[in-house]
Amino acid sequence: MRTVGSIGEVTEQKIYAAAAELIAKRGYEGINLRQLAKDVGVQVGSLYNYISSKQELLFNILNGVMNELIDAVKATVLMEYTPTAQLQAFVKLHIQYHTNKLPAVVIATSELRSLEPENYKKIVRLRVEYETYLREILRKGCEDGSFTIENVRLCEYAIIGMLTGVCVWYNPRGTLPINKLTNYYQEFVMRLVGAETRDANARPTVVRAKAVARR
Amino acid sequence: MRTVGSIGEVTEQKIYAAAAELIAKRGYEGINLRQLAKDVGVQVGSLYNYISSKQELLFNILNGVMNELIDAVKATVLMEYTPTAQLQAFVKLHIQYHTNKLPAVVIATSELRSLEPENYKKIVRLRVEYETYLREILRKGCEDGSFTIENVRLCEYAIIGMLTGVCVWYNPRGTLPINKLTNYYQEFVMRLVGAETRDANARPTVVRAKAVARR
Amino acid sequence: MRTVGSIGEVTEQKIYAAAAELIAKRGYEGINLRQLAKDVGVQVGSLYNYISSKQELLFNILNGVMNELIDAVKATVLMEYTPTAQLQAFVKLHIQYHTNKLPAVVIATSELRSLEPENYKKIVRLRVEYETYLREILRKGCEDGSFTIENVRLCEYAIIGMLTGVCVWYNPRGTLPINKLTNYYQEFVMRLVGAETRDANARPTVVRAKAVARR
Amino acid sequence: MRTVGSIGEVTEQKIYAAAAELIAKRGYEGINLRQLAKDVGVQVGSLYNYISSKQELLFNILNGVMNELIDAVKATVLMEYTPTAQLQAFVKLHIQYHTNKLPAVVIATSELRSLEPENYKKIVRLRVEYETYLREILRKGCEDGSFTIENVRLCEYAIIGMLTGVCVWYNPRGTLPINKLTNYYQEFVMRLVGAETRDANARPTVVRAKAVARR
DNA sequence: AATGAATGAGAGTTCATTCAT
DNA sequence: GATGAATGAACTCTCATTCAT
Repeated sequence: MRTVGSIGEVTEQKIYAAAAELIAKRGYEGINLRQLAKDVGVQVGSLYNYISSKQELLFNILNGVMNELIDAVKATVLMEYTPTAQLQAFVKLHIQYHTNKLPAVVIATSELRSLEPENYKKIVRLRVEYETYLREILRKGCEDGSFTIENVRLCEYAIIGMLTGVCVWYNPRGTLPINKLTNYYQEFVMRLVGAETRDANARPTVVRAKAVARR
Repeated sequence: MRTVGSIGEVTEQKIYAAAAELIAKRGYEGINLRQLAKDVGVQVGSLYNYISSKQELLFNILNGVMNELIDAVKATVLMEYTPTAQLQAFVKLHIQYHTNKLPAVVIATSELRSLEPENYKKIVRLRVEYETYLREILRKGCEDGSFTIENVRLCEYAIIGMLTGVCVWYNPRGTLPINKLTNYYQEFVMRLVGAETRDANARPTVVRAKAVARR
Repeated sequence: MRTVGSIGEVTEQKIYAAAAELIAKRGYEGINLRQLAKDVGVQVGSLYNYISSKQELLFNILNGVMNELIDAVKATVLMEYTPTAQLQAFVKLHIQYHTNKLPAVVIATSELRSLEPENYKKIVRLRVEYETYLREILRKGCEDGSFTIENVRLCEYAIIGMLTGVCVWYNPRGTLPINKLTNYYQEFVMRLVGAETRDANARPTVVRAKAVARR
Repeated sequence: MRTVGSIGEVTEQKIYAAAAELIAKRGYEGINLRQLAKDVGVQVGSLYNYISSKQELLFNILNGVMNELIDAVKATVLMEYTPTAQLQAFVKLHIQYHTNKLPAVVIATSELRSLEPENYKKIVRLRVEYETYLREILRKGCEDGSFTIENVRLCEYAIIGMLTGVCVWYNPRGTLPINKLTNYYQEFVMRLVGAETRDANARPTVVRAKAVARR
C-alpha cells in the first residue's frame, strides 16, 4: 500500500537530509538504514529507489557538500581583492557552513575513513582543492607583507583545525550569535597569521584597541 | 589448549594496545572483535577473559588516557610558574600526546559519541577537567597581562581545536620532527592569546628574529 | 506516460519471449522481474498488466510449449505409417525443438520443480502425454518386429534423456548443421531400439555400410 | 546457549549433506540458508563457522563430487583391459553415482549455471576431464574395432545425456533394483556404440539371448 | 497501457556474546 | 586462560507485488 501522493524528489531530499543528520550524530558505521527509513517515514526497501547502497549515500553527501563549499569559496572568497579580506571571507564562510547550515559538513571531516578507496580518493581530492584556496591566500598575504607566517603549510593546518573544531561544541540554540562567533574567529585567525590590522573594520573594537596598543 | 607461556597480563595489554590502534583507524563502530582477536593472536572468546563487553573496552581506553593526560598536566604544566610558561608546556604536552605517543588520544576526541550515557558522562567530566586547566591558564594570563583575550572560553576552544587537529594529518614517519612541530604550535598559540613576546625563552629563535623584524 | 505506438499484444509477446530466454539461461528462481522488465523495455509494474504473478509466467510458458510440442507430434509424427518412420520423425521434431527453435523447451525439462503443486500436476500431465506418444511408437515397433527392446519404459527414458541432453551443449552458431545433427541422433536412436535398418535412407552412408557389414 | 557436546566436524558433514539434498531438490537459487540451518539443526549464523558464503557451499559440493567421480573412474574404469569392459564399467559407475549414491551428482549437472565465473571454470575443467575419459574409451574402441561410431564426440554426448537422464526419474524406493537398471543401460550403450557382442561376458544373459535372436 | 513510488517479507551475512570443554 | 562451537539479533540489500496517477 503506497503512501498517497508521494513524490520521488521530495523523498530523495528527505533521505539525504535525514542521513546527513543521523551520520553527523552517530557516524556512518553507527547508523542503520532502518533508523534512517523511520526518520524519513518510509520502509527500508524504499530507500533503494534512491540510493544503490549505504556507501553511496555517504559519498553523495560528502561529494555534494564539498562541491558546494568549493563553489562558495569561488563565489565569495576569491572575489575579495586583498589577502586579508579573502582570509576574513574564508573564515566567515567556513564558520557558517560548520555551524547552523549543514550537518553534512561535519561528516566531511569525520567520516572520510568510512569511504571506500575509490570514493575516498575523490573526496580527498576536493578537500585538497578547498584547502589549497586557503593556502594560496596565506601565501599571497606573506608575499605582499599582509601576513607574517614562517611555515605556511602548518599555519594552514592550524587554521583548518581551529575553524573545524567549532562544529564539535557549537550549539545553534546557544546564546552566542553566529556573526559574533565569526568575528571572534576572524580575529583569532588574523592573530595567527600575524596580520597588520589597520583594515580590520569587521573586527570588534576591543581588538582594534589592542592592535593599536601593540604598535 | 592454552598457548604455552602466555600470561594473562601481557595478553590484556596486547588487547588494549591493539584495540586503541584499531579504533583509532576505523572507529569504535567500525571495528569488530574478530579482527581485534586476530591482531592480538587469540580467539574471540578469549577476549572475554579480559573485558566484559566491547563497550567496556572503549570506556577503559578513554578513561585510561584521559587520566594519564590529566596526571601529565598536573606533573608538568602546573609546575611552571608563569601563565606563559604553563601555556607553552600545555601545548607541548598536548602535541606530544596527540602525535607519536598514543593512538588512544585520537579516540578520546572522536569516539565519545559511542559511549553509553553513563560512561559518556564520566569521560566528559574528565575532558572538562582537562580543558579547565587550559582555561585557567588563559584566565590567569589575562589577569596578569601576559595575554590579551577577549573571550577566554572561545579562545580555549580555538586552541583545543588547533592542537587536536594535529592528529588528523600528522605522520610520525614524515620529515617534520616533533619538537619543531611543537615549537611552531607554541608560536601559533602565543599569537592567538596575544602574548607579549619578551619572555619567550621557550620559543624558537627564528620566531624571535621575526618578532624583532616586525617591530 | 505510455510509450507511443506500443500495443499490448506486442508487449505481451515480448514479455514471454524475454522470460523464456532469461529463465532458460538462469532458471526460474535465478531471474527477477526487474531484469525481465528491462529486457522488455518497460517498468516492472507494467508486467502486471499481462501476468498476475511470476509463477503464472512460468506456467504459461511451460503450458504453451508443451501443447505446441504435442500438437507438433500429432501433426507430423503420428502421420507417418511405420513405427520406424514415426520414431525418426519424433527424433527430428524433438531435436529441432530443443535446439534453435525454443528456449522455452529447455525450461520444460529443468524448471518443473519450480511450479506450484497445482501447476506442476498440469504440466506433468502434458509431459506424460508427450512421452506416451514415444512409448506407443516403441511398443508398436516391438510388436511388428521393427524394434527389439526388452524394457520399453526404460528405453523411452533413455531416448528422452539422450535427445534432451542436446540442449545442454548445442550451440546454434557452431559448425554442425541441425539436419546433420538430427541424422546422427536418428541413427543413435535406431541403434538403441535395435531397429532393422533397411529403410534408413536418411542416415549417413557410413552407417549404412556398417549396417550391411553387420549382417 | 550452545548445544552441548557438538563437534565441528560432524556439523560440517551434516551441513554439506543437507545442502546437497536441498539443492538437488530445489536448486541452488531455490534454497535458503535458513531452511538449511533448520535441516541441520543449528542457527543460520552457525553455518558461517563452516562456510564463507552460500556460493562456496555449492562450489565445495561440486568440487568434491567431481573429484570423487574422477577418482572412481581412475580406480575402477581405467583398470579394465578392453574398451568394451571399460565402457561397461563407466556406465556402471555413472549410473551408481547418479542414483542412490549421491544427490550431489545431480547438482553437478544442473547447477553449474549458478557458479560464479571463477568457480564455473574450475568445475567445468573437471567435467571435461571426466567426459574425456569416456571419449578416449570410445576412440580406442573404434580403433580396435570393438565399436563402430561415426562421430565420437556426438556419441559421447548422447551417452552422457542418456545416463545422466536417469537421475531425473529414478526413484530409489521403486521396484527396479540398481544392478538391473545398470545392466539395461549397459546394453543401451553397447547398442549405441555398435559394439560387437561376442565378448560380452559382462552383459546379462538376457541381452546375449536377444543378440542371438537378432541374427 | 504504462509509470513511478511504495510495501513488506525475506534473503545472505555479520557480529557481540556465551559457555562447555 | 584459552578454545571451538554455538546463539540470536541485527544488518544491508533484494524482490515480487500493489496501486494512484
